[in-house]
Amino acid sequence: MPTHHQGSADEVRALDAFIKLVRGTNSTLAELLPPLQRDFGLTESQLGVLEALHHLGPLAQGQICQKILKSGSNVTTVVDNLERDGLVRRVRDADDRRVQVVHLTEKGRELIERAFPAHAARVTALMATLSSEEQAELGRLCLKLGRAVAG
Amino acid sequence: MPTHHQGSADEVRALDAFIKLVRGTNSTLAELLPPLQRDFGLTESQLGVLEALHHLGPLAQGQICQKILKSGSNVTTVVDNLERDGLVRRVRDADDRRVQVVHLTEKGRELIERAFPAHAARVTALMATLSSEEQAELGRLCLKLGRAVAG
DNA sequence: CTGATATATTTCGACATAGAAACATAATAG
DNA sequence: CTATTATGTTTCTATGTCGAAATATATCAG
Repeated sequence: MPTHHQGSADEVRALDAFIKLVRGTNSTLAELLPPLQRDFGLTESQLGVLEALHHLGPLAQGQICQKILKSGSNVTTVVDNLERDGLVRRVRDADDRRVQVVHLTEKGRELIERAFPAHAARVTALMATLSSEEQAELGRLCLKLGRAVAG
Repeated sequence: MPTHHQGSADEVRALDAFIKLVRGTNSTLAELLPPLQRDFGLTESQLGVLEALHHLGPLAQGQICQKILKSGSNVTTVVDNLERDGLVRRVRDADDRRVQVVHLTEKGRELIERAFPAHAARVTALMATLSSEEQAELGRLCLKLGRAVAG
């Protein structure tokens, strides 16, 4: 990725790796998200919320925030849309009435049980571009990078 | 990333690598974009458009689409906002009047010449979490993954 | 030249996303 | 017990993002 900017060798290398990281991620998502939308009517965030609820059981919205690493206002919006579609319902917590506990509905459970395996199969097929050693190395490098920031 | 889903070893490995890829990318962007907004008032897409114009000179919107890998309607929106802020201007092409050629303004040029080096320095500092060999390997793996999809 | 087709951009509608401010409810200090 | 502070959620405003439909202009067939 040549740039106009006059950078050191360190900068050129870092920018090159960074751009490939962002573009590679975007390319994979561009491949995975349209089928998710077409086959199940779900966005990435909606899938994340449903999967978390399916895996962990009912969660407060604040807990969902932490799981999917998005802002509180965003979780409100995503849960609004899931609730409108009948996939989850909000239950006001009796002990702490500030809290909305989000539950999967039967419809939501049925959907995530179909959608997740299909999505996982697509991810697997796509990642098969890389050998298992390469996949492990990619994961290791991304985790290291992410931890340097967030952890 | 343990999941409820009962998957093969291949699936578990692929999903693990994929989730780390997406989260690592999101974490780095979450670190880089707020300073870009606070210091220069720019979003990622706005930076991309200004950098492309600075590097390549005036471009038709369709060419910008290809450079930043976004949809045409999105480029319209981003250029709208840049134009409103006085950073670019649209010039109707005389030969093909369907085409809008986007030019940097003096204000836009001055801004990108300050913003890009600052951004590049932040990217470099963040990527320094990884050794230069690791950065190169990360870039290689992401490029391979991206090409399997888009190429 | 005219009608059909192709291309560049815009508009529209829906969703994601963040941050700031508002709001409701807890929890704590005094 | 009341005032203050903290916390969980929502609302509001601004952007990005896409796809589909609309619009403007070009191009091409005949």
